[in-house]
Amino acid sequence: MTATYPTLSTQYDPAVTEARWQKWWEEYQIFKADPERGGQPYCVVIPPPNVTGSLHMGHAFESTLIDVLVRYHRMKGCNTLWLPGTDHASIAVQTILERQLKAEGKSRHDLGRAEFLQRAWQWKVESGGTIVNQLRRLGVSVDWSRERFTLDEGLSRAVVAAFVQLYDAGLIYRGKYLVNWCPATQSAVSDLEVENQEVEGHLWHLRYPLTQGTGYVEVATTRPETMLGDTAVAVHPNDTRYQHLIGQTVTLPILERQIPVIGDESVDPEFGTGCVKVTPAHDPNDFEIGQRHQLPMINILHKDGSLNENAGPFQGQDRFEARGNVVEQLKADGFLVKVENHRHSVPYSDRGKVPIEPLLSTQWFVKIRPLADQALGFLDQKAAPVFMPERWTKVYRDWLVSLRDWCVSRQLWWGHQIPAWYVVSLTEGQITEETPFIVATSKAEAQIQAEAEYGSDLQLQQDPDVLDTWFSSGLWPFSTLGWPEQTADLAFYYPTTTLVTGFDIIFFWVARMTMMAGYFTGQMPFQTVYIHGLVRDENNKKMSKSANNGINPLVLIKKYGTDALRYTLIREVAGAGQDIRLEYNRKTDESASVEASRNFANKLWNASRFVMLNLDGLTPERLGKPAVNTLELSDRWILSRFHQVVRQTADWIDNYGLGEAAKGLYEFIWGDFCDWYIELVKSRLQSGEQTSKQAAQQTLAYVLEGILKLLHPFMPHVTEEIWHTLTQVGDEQSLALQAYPDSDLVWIDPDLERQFELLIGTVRTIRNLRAEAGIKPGLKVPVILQSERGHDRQTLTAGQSYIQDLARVDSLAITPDLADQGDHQQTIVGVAGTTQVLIPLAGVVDVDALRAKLEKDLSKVEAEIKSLSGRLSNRGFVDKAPTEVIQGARNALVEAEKQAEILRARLDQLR
RNA sequence: GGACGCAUAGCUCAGUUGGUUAGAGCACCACGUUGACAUCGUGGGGGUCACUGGUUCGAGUCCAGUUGUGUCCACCA
Repeated sequence: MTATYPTLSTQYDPAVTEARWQKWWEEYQIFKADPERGGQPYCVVIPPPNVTGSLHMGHAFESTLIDVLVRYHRMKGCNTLWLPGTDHASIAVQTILERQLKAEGKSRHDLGRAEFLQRAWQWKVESGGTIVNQLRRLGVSVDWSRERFTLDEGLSRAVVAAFVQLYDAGLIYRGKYLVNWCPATQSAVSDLEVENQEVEGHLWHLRYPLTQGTGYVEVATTRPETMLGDTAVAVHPNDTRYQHLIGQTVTLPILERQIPVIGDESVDPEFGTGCVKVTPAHDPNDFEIGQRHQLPMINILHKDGSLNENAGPFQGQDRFEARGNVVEQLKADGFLVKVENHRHSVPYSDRGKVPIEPLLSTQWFVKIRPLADQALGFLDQKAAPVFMPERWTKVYRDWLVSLRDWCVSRQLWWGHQIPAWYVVSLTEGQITEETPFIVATSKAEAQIQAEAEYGSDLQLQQDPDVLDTWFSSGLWPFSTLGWPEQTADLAFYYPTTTLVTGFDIIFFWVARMTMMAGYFTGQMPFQTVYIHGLVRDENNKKMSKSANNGINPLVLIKKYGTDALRYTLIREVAGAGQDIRLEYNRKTDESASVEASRNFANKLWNASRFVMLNLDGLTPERLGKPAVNTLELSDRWILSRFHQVVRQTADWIDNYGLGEAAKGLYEFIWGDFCDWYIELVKSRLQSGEQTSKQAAQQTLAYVLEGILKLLHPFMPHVTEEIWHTLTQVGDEQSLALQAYPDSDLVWIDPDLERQFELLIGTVRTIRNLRAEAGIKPGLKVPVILQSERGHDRQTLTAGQSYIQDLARVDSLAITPDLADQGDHQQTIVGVAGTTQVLIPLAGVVDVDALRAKLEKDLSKVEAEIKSLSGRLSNRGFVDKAPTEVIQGARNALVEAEKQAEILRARLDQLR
């Protein structure tokens, strides 16, 4: 009869395999979650990537981290949901579309809102698939049936509901305040969307004459054009130089406006002249001074950054053009004292890449203190959420403490339109600051409320602005699960378990989610926040679009496979939260570290091939679990190691030590399993008697299947492929849904492992001696092992065949002393533990080389003896150290002294 | 100005609460194709753990300071 042997090709081809399993997982809905199934929930929501984006290394890294956690918990038996989706990225999308329009010679206003949005949606449909399909290529185990988009119907309902509730509770207000204005996008942005850049600028010293008398005050500014909006000059109230001027007025040059000199504590008398010009409409500090002193606020700017009618002769000029002209004018009029070079930071718009302008305008704000204080309450009283690593707690906390009101309105079209309706028929069809408005969940609702208040025949118009994208992102952990409806998903999977994200987004996203969730759901949206580091490029630089130093994950996936890339990223992650560096050669698109991971996948592949070729076509199930009574030393050893690794891997993952878990598996699989165990069982498989062979087969099959399970969260494709071949289960089952191995403590035998260390050490010593003596690898040699310890001799005898197989030894003698072994003059000698290893080889030994080697070994051992005996003769050590440490040192000393004795004896013989 | 990281082999990094002679991968050197794997095997060389001081019987590990380096936050006109 001919059995159909499961076979694998000689080399692992990731491309075909990975594509196949990705498709298969999705088709068979392996990752579809079901709240009805009950059990322990484990839920993660994806940090939604920008719908306009394409996959970068940060996505690959973050998705892999999440996928490892999710796959691990799924196998651990949790009822697991990883919910995918994308974010509408208001400003980014709108910028791209407007650029397209500009190329066609149009603006969004030419199209009108409806047509613009239609175009935006069309564009979203076309490009929104890109990022999602690229995520698929990472092998992420998400539930695609639950995919969400921040602008889809359900989430939009959640946004409106949230807005209305906050408004009704007095936590959202509309008002005229100084906001960060981006002249490029012509929209307000939040404080977070402003980044400060160091710029080489100037400090202009200006002279403002006193209205009364002949004196003047000197002020300095980095932005001379704002003097057109000055409404005061401030000095410190205790500054004796200027105290007497408080209450007087100065005459503003050019515009010749009389403005008061005021006293305000915020002025630093030490800086500059101690006099500050105050422009309340164009500087955040001045705004506050202006409020304290009821100063007029004069806005001199249009929304596009050009100067308006309040700028007198400079009206219509761009802000930077006006700066030069104002300076020229001041100089001509004799008001310019001097100009100094001055390095200072300028606020830039994160998106628009131009300096932002503090500008007075009417916007919607979230009153943040009550929300932030509630989140702080969770943190301080319930230690929720837990940050991993813990140090980020402080960053998060400090941020919440100092948080100010959040400007949420954006003068854009792509986004959630603000659910506020103005009764424009009361203000001549226009929306003005005085127009009454109704905040409601729909226009119909607003109409009813408006008519109740203002009578019938009203005309309503919705606020044209949209909400900050992060407003909807802040609801993500519960809006995606169905909120505000009480869905089964929400009831079961919320709050989510872990949020995995980068530190750069703690403020943008994490804090907003905790504030929103605290308010709307009364609990924190996740138990743990796992903060990872950045993936840096080969030069340790942050990858960025502007530096054009991104490493495309898809290029590496194509070259080495998804599993290899995933494994590399995880393996590097070791110190949780640390940035990782990815080796990369830009000329060849090669990465040494990803290649190493590819080699690891290939190693597993080939080890599995070997195992399967030697199972006589049987599956692990048919073979049965290893039966204790038939097992040999090596079988029990690898099983002990395996169960140790099961426990160790689970412990690491439970503590977010994914890198350590990955490295531990690498060492076990490549080292213990491939290098030692497989080599040890080869002879039994080829010519062993039936019981011995079967025990080896059972152990090989059992451990291999266990390895596949342990490694699956890290390398899901190659393990799924091998597992199907190994188990022959067909399409009804997936490795992804198998139970994670349990660590069975009865198998763990430290004493046995120590014995095995002696065998391994002996093999290594023989190999080393052979190499030193230049003995041909193919040549079998006789070996004598001498040990006074009966226990060690027993171990060596038990492992006799292992030593013979792995060190290519023909006759092996194990003896308590060398007296009966004849003449040993012509031998090479080494030590393993306290066992003396001799290879008698007449005539071929280079005596000088041998002596040098022995002397080197001896000096090492002597150094150790010195250190150990020094420690043991130290009273402090013997009195205070734990007994097992002392015993360990004593044992080590005995062994070292024995080794030294052997080495000295051999050296004597060589003289 | 405030806060937080990091500094260990040529390179990239491990080193859990202090405890034998500080480890791995890559790179390097030598040898090797015995049917799992040359995307491999065996062996080897390579480190004053940034510096200074302290605590301790004992410090890569804890404390203080110094230097270098990176990041975040704030920002005085």
